[in-house]
Amino acid sequence: MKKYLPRLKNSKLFQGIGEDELASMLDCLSAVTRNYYKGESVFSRGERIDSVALLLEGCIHIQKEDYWGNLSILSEISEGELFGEVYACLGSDELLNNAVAVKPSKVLFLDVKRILTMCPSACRFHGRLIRNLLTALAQKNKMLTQKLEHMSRRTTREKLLSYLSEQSQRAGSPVFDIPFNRQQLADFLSVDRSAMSAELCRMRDEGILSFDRNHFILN
Amino acid sequence: MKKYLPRLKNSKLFQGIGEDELASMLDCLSAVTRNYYKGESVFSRGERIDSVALLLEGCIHIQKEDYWGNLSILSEISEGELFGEVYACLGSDELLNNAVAVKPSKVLFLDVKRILTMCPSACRFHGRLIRNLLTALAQKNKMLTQKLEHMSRRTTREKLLSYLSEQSQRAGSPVFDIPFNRQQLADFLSVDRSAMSAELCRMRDEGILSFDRNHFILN
DNA sequence: ACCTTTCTGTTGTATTTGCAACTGTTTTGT
DNA sequence: ACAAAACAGTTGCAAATACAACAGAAAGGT
Repeated sequence: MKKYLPRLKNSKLFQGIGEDELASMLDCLSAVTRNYYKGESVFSRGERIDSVALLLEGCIHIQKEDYWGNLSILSEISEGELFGEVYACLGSDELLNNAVAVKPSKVLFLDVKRILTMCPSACRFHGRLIRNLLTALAQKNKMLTQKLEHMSRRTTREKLLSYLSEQSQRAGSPVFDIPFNRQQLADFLSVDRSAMSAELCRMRDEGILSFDRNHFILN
Repeated sequence: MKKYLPRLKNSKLFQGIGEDELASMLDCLSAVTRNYYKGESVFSRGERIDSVALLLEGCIHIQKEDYWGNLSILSEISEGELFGEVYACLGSDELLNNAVAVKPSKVLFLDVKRILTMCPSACRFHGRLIRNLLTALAQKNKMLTQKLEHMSRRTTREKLLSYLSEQSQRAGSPVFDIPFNRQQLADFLSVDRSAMSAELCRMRDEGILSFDRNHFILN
């Protein structure tokens, strides 16, 4: 666990909290870690949870499969990010999505009740922790709003441009990598993979963008 | 303001806080109210805000218009609900959507810094307030996830069924009213109004549902 | 009561999409 | 180094959608 203290210190949840404080906090929050194989579920639809999860290593997809096996990817969780915090905060609500490791992953779990319940002594930074959680929720909220913006476009081309523009803006450069392969991107944007692939090539031929695998350049 | 105390007491933000406490809190949070005409903007895209808004009376749509004037409705805010809390919590981020009164409305504004910053004396319930804000954010987060579920459906019919099922479940009955007219529902689901109208009638003819204006019955 | 505006449903057409099947390339595991 | 699996791109076709233009019904204002 010690190994991850520097990374934890820079996570959104523990931002502004010293490394020494952090170690004692982890006890206080009854922190446990667990490893997951590629393809293994961290959380499953219908479950109720009382811990927030912090991804120490690996990559998690928040996703769902419908009746006919069609996969829909809600979001990608990368190292240092939180997930499950919504349902941990809501307590009694059932999860609507699965959280699946797409790489071998290591996850830290923190009891949300202990985050929300003030411990009178020890944790000087408890208030900070709660505000960090609040900010993390607000940021995820904004991210979902942006995703809705992509999804509300009518055509595959518009969805792609909306998504790629955001990625470019986030990278602060017209050159950037995306965290999805074609099938995953299609599942993320809820479009047909082959039609999307064709659309990407059409845009490339029109000079709107260029790409190689996950690497994109917007013109 | 006194007039709204009972309603405030039952809002998500002030849940669990006594009416007497509430009155003193409102001072502490530098609460102000303002009235809006139908069609007037409460918040506008690109703005930065530092107050959360609580709708005392009326109805607000969180929406956006694109380049070509196509309207997209992100969500509907009804009486007692919060809005703007995401951007108030994020502080430096610009709003991505407009908040527009679709009826004459009365809005209460509360300085978010005062919510987040512990006041040492007076407000015994301050911790409760912060946890309420956290819960409100988590609930909105879940709502956005559900909307993404509707939007990720491929066909207009599936989007409608996904949305109507949720509304039915929320109402706890196969008989329910929706808060949108046809054009608004189309703008909410990002589909063509006339095609959606046709689809609704087809579903009615197939016996899947019946409706009259905003009133729906699922079979 | 009347006129105007808003709302809902209908139809036809061009465009776009999803789907399925297939090819060639890259990556992975042994 | 090789075989198998995963990945990306291509094409044809049936189905669904957006768009536009229109008609009737309901609601609102004077």
